[in-house]
Amino acid sequence: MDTSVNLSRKEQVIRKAAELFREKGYAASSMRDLAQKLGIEAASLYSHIKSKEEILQSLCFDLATEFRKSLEEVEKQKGPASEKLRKGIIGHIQVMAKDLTAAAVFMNEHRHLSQPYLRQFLLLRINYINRFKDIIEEGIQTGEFKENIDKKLAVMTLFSSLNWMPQWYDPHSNIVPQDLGQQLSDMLINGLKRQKH
Amino acid sequence: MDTSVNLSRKEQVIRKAAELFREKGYAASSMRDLAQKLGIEAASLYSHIKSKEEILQSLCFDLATEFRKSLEEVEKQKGPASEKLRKGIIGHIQVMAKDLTAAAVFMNEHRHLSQPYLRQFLLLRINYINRFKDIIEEGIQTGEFKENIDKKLAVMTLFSSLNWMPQWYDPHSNIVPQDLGQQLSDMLINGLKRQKH
DNA sequence: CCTACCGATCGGTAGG
DNA sequence: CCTACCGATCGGTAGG
Repeated sequence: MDTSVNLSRKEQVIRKAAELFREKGYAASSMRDLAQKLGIEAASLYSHIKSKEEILQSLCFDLATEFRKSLEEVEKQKGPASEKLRKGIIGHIQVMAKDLTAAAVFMNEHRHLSQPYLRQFLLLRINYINRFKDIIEEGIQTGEFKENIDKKLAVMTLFSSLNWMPQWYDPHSNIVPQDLGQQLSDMLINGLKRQKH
Repeated sequence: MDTSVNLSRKEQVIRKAAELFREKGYAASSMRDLAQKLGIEAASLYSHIKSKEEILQSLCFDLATEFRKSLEEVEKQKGPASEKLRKGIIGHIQVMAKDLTAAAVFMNEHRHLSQPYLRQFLLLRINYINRFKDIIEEGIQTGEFKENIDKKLAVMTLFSSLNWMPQWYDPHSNIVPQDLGQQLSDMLINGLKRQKH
């Protein structure tokens, strides 16, 4: 009844907050700033949300859930590790691209979560990363990937690239998320160097 | 007379501030927090520094200068583009590794600079990135690199990986910055995939 | 969703 | 480097 097109007032508050947190950072964003963006008084925000941090929590955990779901789809599939890795990368990028603002907040502001939320968030993240590490490990086992690569470095490089995307990706550019994921995968898997022939 | 071993009080203040800014973020760090870390009263900080932002300014611009100097050394040298790229990457990592705390602040907190400092900082950064882009361009021209790579994507991936390093690199690990740079270069240039033979 | 307001904390200054 | 203090702003509540 009340989805995507017709955002509830609470969802509107959260979306505007995401924009604000992205621009100024969570700590530097005041509830008065947020209220102004919505055209209401600061005190009125509290009829929709319990606290400033509640907004951050829903932004971070909602996206974490989407990332997890995307990866689970990929893990179900058969096929070579390089293909799984490619699909995992594309999935991750698609989730981010659906809401780049939320993705930027997820990335840069999660550390302002208080306990126990912060702990819980970091556990979800390490789990997600480890599942990508497993895919790389699988590729090494099957001989698709070099046996001497540093798995930790590989996976950190991958996530650095992925997570930095909200900072430079232009959603109005002509490159679509899926192609971006394809190209990024190709670069990580095959490298910059021209292949011998 | 008064270098590295014997930090001036001002340098001590800036170092402690860097630790604090890294942990909590610039906006969430109060001058009272900083004073406490130094064992003095908040008001006393102002005999050493002019303002909170002055600290951020010196952290950001000092490191920017070191990055620029490192890249200039590399640009002077002859040799294939892949070699220049490798040396540029190692240089960048070495600069960061010399002070990971400052590097993390440089990366994550520069946006809290006020104008005109922010503008100036961003200009330095875009210039630095473009010079890496030129090296990649050179590699494409000479046929070392694939002709169909997306230069912007390549350079963004590179800097994502580089700049995210302060978040996960453990200075007590047995891998030295130079080796890390070597491995990262190899991964970007040659990719994860096992080479045919 | 508003008015009116709270105690806490902020960056910074005066004057020593 | 300290005491004493400033005006501004913070997240949030009471009561309608």
